[in-house]
Amino acid sequence: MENTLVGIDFAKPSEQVARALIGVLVFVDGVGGRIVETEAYDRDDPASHTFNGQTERNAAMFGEPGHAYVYLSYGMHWCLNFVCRGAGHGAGVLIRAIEPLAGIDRMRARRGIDDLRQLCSGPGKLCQALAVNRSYNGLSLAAPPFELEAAPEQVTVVAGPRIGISKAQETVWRFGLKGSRFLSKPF
DNA sequence: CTTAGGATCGCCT
DNA sequence: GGCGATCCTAAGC
Repeated sequence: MENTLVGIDFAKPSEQVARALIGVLVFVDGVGGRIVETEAYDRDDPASHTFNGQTERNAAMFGEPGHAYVYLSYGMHWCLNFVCRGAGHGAGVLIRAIEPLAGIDRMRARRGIDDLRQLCSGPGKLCQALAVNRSYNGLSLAAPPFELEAAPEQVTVVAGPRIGISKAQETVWRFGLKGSRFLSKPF
């Protein structure tokens, strides 16, 4: 049970963890909210950074489950993943959208906009709002600056195809909080 | 509401 | 040298 955090066993397959993370609260230095959208990535998954084996960039995904994998997307946006499996496996969950709950003033300042629905409705947006960057890569989710709290209430999860990928588009590994107004795109 | 293009650069072939 | 697990703006229907 040492891989368990907020009741989720991060050693399980990424699609199970991705589904279980919907509704969980995540904070970075006290700024954050409720996870409303995730995507699973795994080894043997053509869309995953780990598909072609371990490199310097993706090393965190081959490390301890329950840690962060942060990478730079399109040369300008940071993206946050939670590592799954472990023991050299190479799996993770991309955090795609958060419902802002804490530190909203700081989110607005960092994003340069006011619209609550635009603050964290995308993987690059939420990293800008929570000030996540390369220096968070490999950090444990069980210790500051990260803080996770179990979902305060029961949630209904919906699933669909992943977004923004060119390979394995048929795989239904995108999960979301049903009816949420804070998704990057509707399901 | 849907689509198209540009910004911008680290990573891998 | 080509290509993204993205975002924003503008234009079309």
